[in-house]
Amino acid sequence: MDQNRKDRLEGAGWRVGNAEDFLELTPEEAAFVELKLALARFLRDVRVQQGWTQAQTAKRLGSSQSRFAKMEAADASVSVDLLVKSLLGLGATREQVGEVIARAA
Amino acid sequence: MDQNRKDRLEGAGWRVGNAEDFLELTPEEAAFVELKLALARFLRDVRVQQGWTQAQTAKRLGSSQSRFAKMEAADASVSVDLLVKSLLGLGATREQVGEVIARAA
DNA sequence: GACGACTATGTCGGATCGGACATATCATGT
DNA sequence: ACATGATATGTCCGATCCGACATAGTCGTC
Repeated sequence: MDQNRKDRLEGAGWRVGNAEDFLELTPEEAAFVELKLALARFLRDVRVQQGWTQAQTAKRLGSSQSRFAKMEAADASVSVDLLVKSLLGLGATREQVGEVIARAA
Repeated sequence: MDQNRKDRLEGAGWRVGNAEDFLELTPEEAAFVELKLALARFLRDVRVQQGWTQAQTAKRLGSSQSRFAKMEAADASVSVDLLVKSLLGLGATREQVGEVIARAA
């Protein structure tokens, strides 16, 4: 978010911060959701890169469009296991998965 | 395993290989179990490094000695979520977790 | 603004996971 | 050999997860 937008929102009575502040997560919990978000973003990138739809990709993985949408959204009902298995199933390497976890914003 | 031992075992009628060969896993499945094993080894390393017992560490994490033993053994009943949450709970960083996944043998 | 293709959200039943307990195995000291 | 502390293994049941379906929202094209 750029600083202007932040200022405008705060001027209007909003608090602007990250998930940790807003939901009052512990540092570990925050690190965990960031990790999940990083995997979810990578999953979307891989799919879009290939020019596939959610439905196509889900079928390929033996899953459903709705669940795949939840994966990309890092929904609370989606495990890291599922994200990692899906990424590996789409051809990502263990090295790539590790890098994404280690270096993602 | 060194080559001598491999030869001796194979001479005695054993097949020697990795989990992928033995259990006939697909490459993705093999990558996934390797990833889990890497996290499990790291978890043990972190604990031992601190000079803690499984029971102490489990209590710290709100878990039990038996489940923690299964974590270190990368038991099938243990999820990557649990391994990652435990590592973060013991003070490991997201970067370390990623590195372990990316670079482990 | 209706249609179609794609994505997002809510829910459910069956499957898997996790803490706990009991018990077994292993290591070390006496 | 026995005791003690630590780790490993098996099982149970409540909690969570996942595929599936239904349906709602979004976006572009006509």
